[in-house]
Amino acid sequence: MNEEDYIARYKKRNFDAPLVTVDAVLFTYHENTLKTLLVKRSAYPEKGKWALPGGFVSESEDDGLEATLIRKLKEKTGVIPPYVEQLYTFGGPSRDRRGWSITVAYTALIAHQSCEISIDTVSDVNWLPFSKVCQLPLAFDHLDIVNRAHERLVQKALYSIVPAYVLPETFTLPELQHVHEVIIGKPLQKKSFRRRIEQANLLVDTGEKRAEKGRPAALYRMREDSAAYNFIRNLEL
Amino acid sequence: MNEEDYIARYKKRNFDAPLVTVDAVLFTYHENTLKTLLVKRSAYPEKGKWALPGGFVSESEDDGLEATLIRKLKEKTGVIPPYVEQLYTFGGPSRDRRGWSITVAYTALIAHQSCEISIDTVSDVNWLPFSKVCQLPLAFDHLDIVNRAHERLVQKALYSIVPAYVLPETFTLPELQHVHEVIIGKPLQKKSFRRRIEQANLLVDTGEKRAEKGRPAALYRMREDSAAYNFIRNLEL
DNA sequence: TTAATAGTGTCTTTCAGACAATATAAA
DNA sequence: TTTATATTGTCTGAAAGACACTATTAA
Repeated sequence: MNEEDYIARYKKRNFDAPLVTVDAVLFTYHENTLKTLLVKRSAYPEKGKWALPGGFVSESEDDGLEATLIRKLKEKTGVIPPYVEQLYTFGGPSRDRRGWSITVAYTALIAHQSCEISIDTVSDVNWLPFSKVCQLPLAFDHLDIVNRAHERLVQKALYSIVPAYVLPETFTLPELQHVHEVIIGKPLQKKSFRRRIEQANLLVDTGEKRAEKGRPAALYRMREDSAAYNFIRNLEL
Repeated sequence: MNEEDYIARYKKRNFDAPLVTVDAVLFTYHENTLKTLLVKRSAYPEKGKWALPGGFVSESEDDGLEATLIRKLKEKTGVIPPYVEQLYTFGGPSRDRRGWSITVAYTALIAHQSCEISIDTVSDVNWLPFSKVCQLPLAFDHLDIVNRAHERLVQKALYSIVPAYVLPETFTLPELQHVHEVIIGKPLQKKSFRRRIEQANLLVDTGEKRAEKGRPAALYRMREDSAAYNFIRNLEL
């Protein structure tokens, strides 16, 4: 038998394959807190519990795992997040009652304003503060996933400006610093924070300013590829 | 219908699920070079090509994805590597001719001596120098996987002593430094390398020495949890 | 002017790079 | 002793921490 024959006769259904889903831990920043998007499950199993947005891979629709993720997130939020990164793959016989299952988990970041409208109208999709999420009885092993995503986000906050993606396209440095502080859970030195961003030339000054109270702050925009930049030295934890 | 009924009636076979495999990029250090374990494929598809050790998840045997990996590695090498870490999950419709497939890739490290005997006897399992592997026509997308594993290993070498797992349980500092240099592809400053390891107290002096030529070097052993330690500052690339 | 917030100056501390100097073995 | 390798001393430089200082707005 040659390879063509083998492929032609190969039937996937002859082998038992695990269920494959993709899930996202989508973070945003709103009202001075870090929030995560959760969906109330409307079907068995785990009906009624909060769960991460996600779903089954569609062999016909999806061109890859990230495509599945983006399709699912678009269904829930109406938009595609500007930052998506694969986190970890969880698998085992007992994480889903339907059988041996795998979920490929992603971390995604988005500005709250960019999906505010579409979310408000759907009561089973909700932004919950990260601190509350940890106490909720989430579906499946989604609490483990959320925690791992947060751990990784903390690391990113220590050596990159990836967290900037929870903000709108333009933002001020004090805003960005506060995002980092909320993620890390610890105040940072203004000077250290600004110095390294300036030295690595990661942001562009838009020339505009924004004032709330006090002196107006300069508005910046991320430079192309700044998300890929890693400082060689971490901030202190 | 309640949850029990739902689960009882749920038939996975009614849904098309991707094929799920687990693959390992197993590194070791031998003859002053970094090597990777490859297996010559004896069956379709990609028959005759070199591929990463791995295989399908077994729903009956495996308690998780890492369990699949360890089972497969034990089949090929006879031993369980002391360091195993999930790397990335690759998935898509065209990476395997049999259909939409996923592979959960792991990086693993092992001392060459600990699996030398079992490998030597099997001609279709082989340690190949990393530099050669990159030029071989590997099966599936395994070249991408190997390259990503190496990138990650380079990073680890810059901020941790994880690479120590390619050495036997006891080793000298010059040996460890050379491992790092081979991985990074650049010479390192003796002093910097030793200083940080000493300050973080990652190794235990066994009291023994080993001499080849010149002054004998002290033999060290990794301290418990040293693999989890990350320096806050990277070495220069 | 004062209150509030943004942004800077500058000294200290930490740790890696560079490289010379010393130590310990075998031949 | 010489050669080879291991190990340490120490100066320099880069970048973060600490914290006081100045700048810019509104009321």
